[in-house]
Amino acid sequence: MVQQRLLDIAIREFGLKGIEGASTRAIAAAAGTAMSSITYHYGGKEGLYLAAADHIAVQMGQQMAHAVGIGALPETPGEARGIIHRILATFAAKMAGDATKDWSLFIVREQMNPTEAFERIYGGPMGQMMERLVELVGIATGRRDADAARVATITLFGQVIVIRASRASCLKLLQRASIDAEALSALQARIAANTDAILDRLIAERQDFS
Amino acid sequence: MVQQRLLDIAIREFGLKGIEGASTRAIAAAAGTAMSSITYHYGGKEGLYLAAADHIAVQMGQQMAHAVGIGALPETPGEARGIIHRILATFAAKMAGDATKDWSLFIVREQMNPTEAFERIYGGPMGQMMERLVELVGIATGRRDADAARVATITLFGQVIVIRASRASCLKLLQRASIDAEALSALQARIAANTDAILDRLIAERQDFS
DNA sequence: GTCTATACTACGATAGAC
DNA sequence: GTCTATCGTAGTATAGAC
Repeated sequence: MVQQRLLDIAIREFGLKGIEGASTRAIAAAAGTAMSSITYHYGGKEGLYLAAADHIAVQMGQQMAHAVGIGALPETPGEARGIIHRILATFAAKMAGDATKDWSLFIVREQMNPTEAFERIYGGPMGQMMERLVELVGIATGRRDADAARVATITLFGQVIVIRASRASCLKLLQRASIDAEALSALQARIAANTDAILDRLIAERQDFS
Repeated sequence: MVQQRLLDIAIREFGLKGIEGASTRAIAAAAGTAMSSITYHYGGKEGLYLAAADHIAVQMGQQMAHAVGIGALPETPGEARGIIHRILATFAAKMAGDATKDWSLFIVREQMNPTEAFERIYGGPMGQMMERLVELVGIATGRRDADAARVATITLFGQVIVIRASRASCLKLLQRASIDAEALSALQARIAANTDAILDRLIAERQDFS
């Protein structure tokens, strides 16, 4: 389908060059269609940009839905911890793989310089995942202090997105040419162990206060 | 100085739009000079791009030099741990502040899509900081296993760069409009506690093997 | 060193053929 | 729904005045 190709290429081009820097002509040519079809389908460059953001949100939702879970929240700290591990391991695998490469730069640009497109992405599966993590951290650590869970969630998340946002540095540190299965396993194991250590520390901090 | 303004604006524009998407005309106009002065000073667009990368490397080196330290490596695990804390806290403050905003997107783009410019940045202060962290983690945990220290360094680093690379998500999670002093303190405290927990876990893992 | 002038290519938007 | 044609603007590079 033409529209599918158009969106995939738009995500890549907008990610690389931003909404101003990208060229609708180049996007249309790469998709094998005329530039005016962008006007027809999306009303223009800005419409295509927002449609690309929506497309990212849909893909992310599909890929993370199973790991994040949609049912009720777990009741025991152990269950919550297990789901945290599952979300982070799944997300790490996505960050390591090639499938998320194109939309990562798109999202990072929006993270640093948010437009309406960020609301569309965060308002969907991304925000759900983040808020879910906050709740799970709260349950896993028995904390009623939501702010502490929010700060901790940021650092847990950081351990995973560094795989993508600092890809070249990671490869230098790992002395590899790509994040292969072995490197991914090592990272996932480290993230899991770190997460346990951090959650245990949060529980210990809670007991210090009481 | 004209060249200084030119480089600062080039970093911002190249960061936002990439080398292809950015316009030398717009960069020159914003710097208050003619476009042909870019040709004169840097030979063209590509030369300006590489000069911008070098400029980032110089700035980063200046800002991180004191925290990273230049002397001999510490000999005790406790000293090493203290320096790790100092580096991460300083880097977190830089990531939270506005001064690093412009070159962050430039670097992230290079991280995801490296060119010669990445070698110039990583070959300088950035690589030094990362390799230094690896050595410090090794000393702090008493590990002779360098690969484990490298993987751990990536996750430690991720806790800090998330402040910049996922800025908008962090603000959503913290329910704030900006990373103010209070939020930065909370993040630094969390990162420090997490780092201690992670290093302790690495020490415990080492003892499991012996 | 910094400027203007110019040559040539590419940009987004739009109108209209089919 | 997809195409071509065209308009006005903006892109890089380069030559040359001062």
